[in-house]
Amino acid sequence: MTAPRLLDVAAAAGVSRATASRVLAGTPRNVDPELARRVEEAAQRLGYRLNHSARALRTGTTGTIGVVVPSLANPYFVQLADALAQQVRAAGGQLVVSDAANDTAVEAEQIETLLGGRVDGLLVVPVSAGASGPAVRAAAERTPVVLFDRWATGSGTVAVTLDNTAAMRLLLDHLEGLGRHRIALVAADQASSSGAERLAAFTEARGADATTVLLPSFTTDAGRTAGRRIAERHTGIDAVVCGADVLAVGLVSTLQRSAVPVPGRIAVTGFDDTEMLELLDPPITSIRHPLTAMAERALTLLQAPARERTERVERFAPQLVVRSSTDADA
Amino acid sequence: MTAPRLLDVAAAAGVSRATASRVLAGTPRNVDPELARRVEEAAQRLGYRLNHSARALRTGTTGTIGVVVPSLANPYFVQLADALAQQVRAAGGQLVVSDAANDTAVEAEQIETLLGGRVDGLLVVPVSAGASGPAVRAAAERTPVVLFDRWATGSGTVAVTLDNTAAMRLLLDHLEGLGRHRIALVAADQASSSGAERLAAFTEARGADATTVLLPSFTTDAGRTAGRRIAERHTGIDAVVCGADVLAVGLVSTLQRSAVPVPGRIAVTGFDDTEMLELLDPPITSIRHPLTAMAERALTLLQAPARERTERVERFAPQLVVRSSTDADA
DNA sequence: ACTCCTTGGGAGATCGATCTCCCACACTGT
DNA sequence: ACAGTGTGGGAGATCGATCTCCCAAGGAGT
Repeated sequence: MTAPRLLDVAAAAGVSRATASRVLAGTPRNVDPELARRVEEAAQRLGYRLNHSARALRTGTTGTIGVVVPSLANPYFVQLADALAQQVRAAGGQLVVSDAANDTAVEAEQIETLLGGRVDGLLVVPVSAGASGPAVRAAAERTPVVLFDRWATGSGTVAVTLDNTAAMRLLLDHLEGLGRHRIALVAADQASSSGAERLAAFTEARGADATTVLLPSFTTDAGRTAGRRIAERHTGIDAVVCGADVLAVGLVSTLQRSAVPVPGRIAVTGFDDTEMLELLDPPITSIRHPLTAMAERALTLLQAPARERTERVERFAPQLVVRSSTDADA
Repeated sequence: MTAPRLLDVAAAAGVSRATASRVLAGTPRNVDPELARRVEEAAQRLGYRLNHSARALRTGTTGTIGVVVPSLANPYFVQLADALAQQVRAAGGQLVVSDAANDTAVEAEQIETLLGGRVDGLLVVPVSAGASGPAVRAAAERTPVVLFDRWATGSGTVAVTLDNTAAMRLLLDHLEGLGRHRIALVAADQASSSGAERLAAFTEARGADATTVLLPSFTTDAGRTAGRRIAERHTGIDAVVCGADVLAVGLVSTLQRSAVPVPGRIAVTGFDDTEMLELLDPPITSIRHPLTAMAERALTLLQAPARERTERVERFAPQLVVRSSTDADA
């Protein structure tokens, strides 16, 4: 009742382990078609399954890529992980997803866990632009690592991200084109590179005295807080750019409860274009990341020689997705 | 520059591989404290990392548990995976999460992938009560498998689920206690055991001619459809029980848009108690699963001898969480 | 007909950690 | 002082698949 090994298959087919391996692993070596057929048949009949640990030990590769995301509670990161999984699977691999619970200590632990020869490469969406650096650098010295969607200083490796500055410009141009000029930013999580870049791009474009509401984290609840604050204090505002979709969701629902019509009095935009946005009322204008292209690039870099992963940031072009939350003034 | 092996650590510490292994793997065998110290020190200094494949090959265990969930797009399953991850990590293991994209074919493929000696055991939240059975049974013949949150017929293994009938009773008693008697059910995904059980429990309690709105899938969008249908056709209704939180979210927003006050005219309940419910307006009454206890039980069963995993369903008691969506009539 | 290739296929080494012996030494009790 | 007991530690086998040789058979060329 013990699981059949390659040896058993070879014996059943009347060939050596080497030949059986050549057939089943698809090594580029010619094998007599008749023997190949016998091996295939024997494997099928015995219900043979490759022992993954043995192959990994011998070949030194696992066919598995790991990714550590800040939090799966944020649907954007679920979408991101999904895009990566698609690409990895298309390449015949497997993706293992870990959640860092928005905590650099947990993040370091997760990276450490994945490192023990379990993965061929690691993708990290760093929790913090500063504090995540050391753990990533340590990992990058032992395994190929590529940062994704966010960067971290001192990481020692390349980052594949969105061009947040261009994205902010797209949003502001869109709003200004609609005649909205008193624009506020609701930003969160300045510790992350994406949070910081979006804030910086906004203040650079609109001036340092433009209205900003800063929040600790990318959550729906934070969005509600922002909504309350804007409804009460910032009554002159006619548009709000949110630094993340989850913020926009909370914001819009709170504004509406406070009898502030969206987009009637205030136009609202999100950031990340998560799927839930289409289902809201009103659907929210947002920025779409070219996740497929980014995933493809990240995986290419992961498999490239180490010298192509020098510490730097590659930025991908964002795309504006217009929905009714920024309809022209009613 | 090649990674240090146990052999290198042993040599550096001046002991044999066996002793180094005893120290680093923590085998319950006495080792001279001085030698142990030298091994620890050498491992530290060389930056030694255990080769996971080698250990897995030798010991036949990987320390990894896999879980296949229907869809991570549903926040409930994210929460569920998180609860499992906590338990697994507490036991010193690692959890690998796979997404079946609500498709039994993908599900079978994911199970197959995880099976190749990569995991010590498998947890499955089956997509379908009927169609998921064969793939699960095939897996269960090769590795310990426990179903979680849903069951599947012909799976050949045990399922750890919620007592959906008791849950439905809790909801109905609560609503009736508030004087709401014209109750409709919005149900989805009858292919899943949870969807089917909730519908069955409702019709049994309320009679076969009670109003039900059946939808194909557990998504927010489906909830919106239901909302539209209820606002238009079922005007006599004073309460709606939704078979899942994501349905309730869509339903409530649509009802409100149609000028049907919640809970003013219609009380609404969800099912699964996902975190987002607290953040909505109004917060939605729901059923909480004892996920921690369920996760603990599932993992215990996974490690138990096969004979304890005979095909059956273990049901855990639900808990009613009351929020303002079922406030007393205004 | 004889050598030289080409090509299929097998024997054995190998990946790195753990486990199973078994030995050496020290200590106890009579 | 000697057998008996216990404890620390090492040599070698082992897990299962792959890789590196190397050999044998058959075909081509002169």
